[in-house]
Amino acid sequence: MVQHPKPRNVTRADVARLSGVSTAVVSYVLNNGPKPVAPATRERVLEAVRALGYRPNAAARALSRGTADTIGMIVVDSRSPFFAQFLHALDAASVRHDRSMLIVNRDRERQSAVEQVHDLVARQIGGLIIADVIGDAEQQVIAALGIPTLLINQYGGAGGALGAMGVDFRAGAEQAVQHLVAHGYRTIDFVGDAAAIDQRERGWADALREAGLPLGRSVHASFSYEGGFAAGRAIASRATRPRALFAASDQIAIGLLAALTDAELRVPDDIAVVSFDGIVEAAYARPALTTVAQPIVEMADAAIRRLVADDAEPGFTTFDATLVVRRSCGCDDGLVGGH
Amino acid sequence: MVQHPKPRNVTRADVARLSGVSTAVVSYVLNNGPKPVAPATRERVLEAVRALGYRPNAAARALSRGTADTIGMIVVDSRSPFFAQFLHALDAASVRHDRSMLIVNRDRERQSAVEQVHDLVARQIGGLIIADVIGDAEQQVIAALGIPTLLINQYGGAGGALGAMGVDFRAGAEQAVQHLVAHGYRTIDFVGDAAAIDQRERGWADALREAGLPLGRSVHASFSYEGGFAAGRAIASRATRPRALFAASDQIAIGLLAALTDAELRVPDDIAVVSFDGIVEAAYARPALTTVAQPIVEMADAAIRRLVADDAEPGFTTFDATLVVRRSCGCDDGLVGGH
DNA sequence: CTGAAAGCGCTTACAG
DNA sequence: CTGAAAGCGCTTACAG
Repeated sequence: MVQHPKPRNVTRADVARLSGVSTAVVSYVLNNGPKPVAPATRERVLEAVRALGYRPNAAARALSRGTADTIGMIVVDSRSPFFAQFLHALDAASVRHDRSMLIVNRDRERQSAVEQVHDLVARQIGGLIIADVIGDAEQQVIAALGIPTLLINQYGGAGGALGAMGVDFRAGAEQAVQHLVAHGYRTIDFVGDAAAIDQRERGWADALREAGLPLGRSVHASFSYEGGFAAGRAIASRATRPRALFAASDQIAIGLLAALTDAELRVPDDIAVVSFDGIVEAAYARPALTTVAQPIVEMADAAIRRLVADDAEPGFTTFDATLVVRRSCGCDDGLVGGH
Repeated sequence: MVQHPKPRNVTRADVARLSGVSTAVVSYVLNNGPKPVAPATRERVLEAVRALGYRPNAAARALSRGTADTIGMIVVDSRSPFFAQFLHALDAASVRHDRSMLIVNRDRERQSAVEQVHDLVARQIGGLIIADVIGDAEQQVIAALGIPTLLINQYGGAGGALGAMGVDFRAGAEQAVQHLVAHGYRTIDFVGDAAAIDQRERGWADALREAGLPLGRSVHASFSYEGGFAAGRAIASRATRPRALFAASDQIAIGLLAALTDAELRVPDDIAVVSFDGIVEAAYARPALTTVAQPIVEMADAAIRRLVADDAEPGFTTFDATLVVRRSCGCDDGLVGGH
């Protein structure tokens, strides 16, 4: 234990004293309300604030208001590049609205999602973002807490008791597979988490059906480099291999690339790959990944804006995903292949 | 504005009432002190807590105590894989100590580091981690705030007014370059942020000198994929190229790999590469990167432990970096090359 | 436009 | 071992 000579904090009372007003008036000027303040008084207060280097105590404010300037977030895995990039965008957006993000990773071993939400609520968060798949029953419970909540990347789309937003996974996947089909590939497998709720698998299947192609194989892979790598090894060791692969995430695709390269299979010449997400890493893989990019910054902005405005009604808000064409599909850089 | 039927929160008073004790006693059992409580009373209180689903209001507690169960953190860029992985480890460690992390990105455009620290302090953080380079003057100011603070990855080592911890960058770099030297490479360039304070550059130079080799070129690159990519293009276009490269980060090395591959230079055959950090991505690059790995989880654990114990004295705590040998240096997988 | 005062939900010194 | 009460630093209804 070290002795920290913690300087006594300057409080609203100090500011009030120095500027010769009551603490209420100090609040009115700092919060721009709820009462008007005479311009001259206002100036005096602001002057005192500057002179004293006063900063409002966030805990006191939160206690008094019943809510803090903090947006809580539960994320599946903050290490994953997609979420790391999304979290960064959320931080940037929240700063613009004078909020900060309190981020916790989903901790499956220790607690239920609802438990974790409760922990966050106990911290007086003013809004909540959940980047994980949450069942209907849990959504009910969370909605009953009465705090503005938004689900991100809930594969399934609308339906639950909570507001949700994200890209149209099905349409995005369809777009990716159509591009592969346009290249002339006729055997296209899916690599991704084999959760029935993942609309990317459905989009893949739909695109194949529409093109009159046989359904390819669906290869299970967890959402990680390791998952993609394992899937890649499995595919490489097969007697007959597909001509192309649609991967549910760029991270999976990068693992795939490593495994295929190790097996001396060339991408895109032997096996073409298109993936999903549009993380920065996709551009630096070799071959560079053609991918369906999610509008990360735009989604983060919208999420914060809605939470701040307390506008998080149930229903799904869709964002457009855009196909970014690079080389892994067989196109040349910058040359958008036909489709 | 939506009408949220916010249920009235159950408070300590409710628990006290139900269990027939005062609110003070409820506090004593919930906090295990500072006063002892009779076992039977204790049980009754706990029972009431369960029955009511009571959760302490963190803002009230923070206001009363003067400090919250929150550890603030300022990070250069939470998107970068190294920090994303470090942040994740910090989150895991903080959960074990019943803390949570309040992470903000360093915002150079809007505020000084000291400003950002003040914002965090206003939120009653109980500890602070700064993952950025902070000058001596700023360190003084921050130290005067009296909140336990730890600097992470401050290249320079000891000296400032704040406690610091990290890997020995100089020794780690030396190790990397010695490995390259052991491979027989005689022209070895450095690729990294050309900050004079970065001890990795010094370690590189030291290793070359000790080996009696001429000093290679020092190629400037920002800590990003893009930085490494640009450096790689520059190197590829030179008339005479080095036989090997030591990159200051894995992220830079991955950018480098992309550029060298585009230029049809083979790694390690034409140019060998060893980098620094040990991020997950290094294992999935092709060729897989030989890298000097920082003990991310261990450092994160230690940081949280020290902050919680209020043991963040000035001085630099060094962690060991370990060379992870893969293929980009010219070794075969799993075969540790001689040195 | 300004102020006195109650209240938010905890913690903890003080008294018993 | 237990309780009554002051205090942490804000916000805001109420009164002027």
